[in-house]
Amino acid sequence: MGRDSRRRTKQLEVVWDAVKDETSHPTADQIYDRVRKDLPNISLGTVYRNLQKLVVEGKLQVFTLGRTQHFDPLIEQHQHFICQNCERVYDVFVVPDEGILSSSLPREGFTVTSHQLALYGNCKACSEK
Amino acid sequence: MGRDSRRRTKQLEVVWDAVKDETSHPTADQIYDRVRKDLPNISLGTVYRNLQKLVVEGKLQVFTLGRTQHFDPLIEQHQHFICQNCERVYDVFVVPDEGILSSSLPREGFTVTSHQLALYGNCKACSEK
DNA sequence: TTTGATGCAAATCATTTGCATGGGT
DNA sequence: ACCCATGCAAATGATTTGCATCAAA
Repeated sequence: MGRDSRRRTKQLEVVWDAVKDETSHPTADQIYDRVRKDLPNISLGTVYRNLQKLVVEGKLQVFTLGRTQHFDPLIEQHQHFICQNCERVYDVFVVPDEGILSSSLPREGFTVTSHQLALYGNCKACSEK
Repeated sequence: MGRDSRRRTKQLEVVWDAVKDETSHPTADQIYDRVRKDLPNISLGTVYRNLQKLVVEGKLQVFTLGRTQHFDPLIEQHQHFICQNCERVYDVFVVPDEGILSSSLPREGFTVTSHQLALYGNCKACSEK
């Protein structure tokens, strides 16, 4: 029971190659476009399934922006800065105040196990225009 | 030009009445269900349109959880604690460290104008079970 | 009367799923 | 040979939109 029978398929490999060094936080659709250059017959469903697999394996993080998922190979705890002008997402390394994350904050009886901080504003590229 | 011709309709009033004192962060669908008790013929589209209107007016805040919007009549700056067990959302008043929100943090040239912090964990009700 | 708001249905967008077939092991 | 993974298409869920009609002003 419970053995994790993982098959090494070409499509899983190609999906991973398409995101593993990516810092632009691509969506499933964007990854699909790239991956089709190598595997023209790959289906969008397979891309979704493999991305999901990579997330479960802990090789990828997902976060939702608006209604769309974005994938990030940076799995260390970090936050995101989202430019309200160009919609680009930047990784930010900030650890919110310990106090915020302690169990006492919301109310007694509540336990905080994780947190997510998003920063919104204007990025350098957009400010310079 | 540009005059804001707002009509006071029964459906807008009923939608507002259904959320104005709500602390449970209902979805459009949940609001639709409540509102139909007063106005059985109201359409889901109208509920969406009116919620949107209230958000634009600043009488309501929206935030997305998973793929679904939740509405909150608490418009003061605050954060949310989401119970990973029962999915309930609680309002939390925590101001993240000033340093985090300063413009210098992400990188030079970046300006932070707003932020959003979500806390995940187990709520009191679930912990006591 | 004017024209914004509504109800209804169809459209959209992102993602998931059922199923027959193909390919790792 | 097994049986997981794939491709394809249809299904799903949340939200939006087009349009004829209705009702505030």
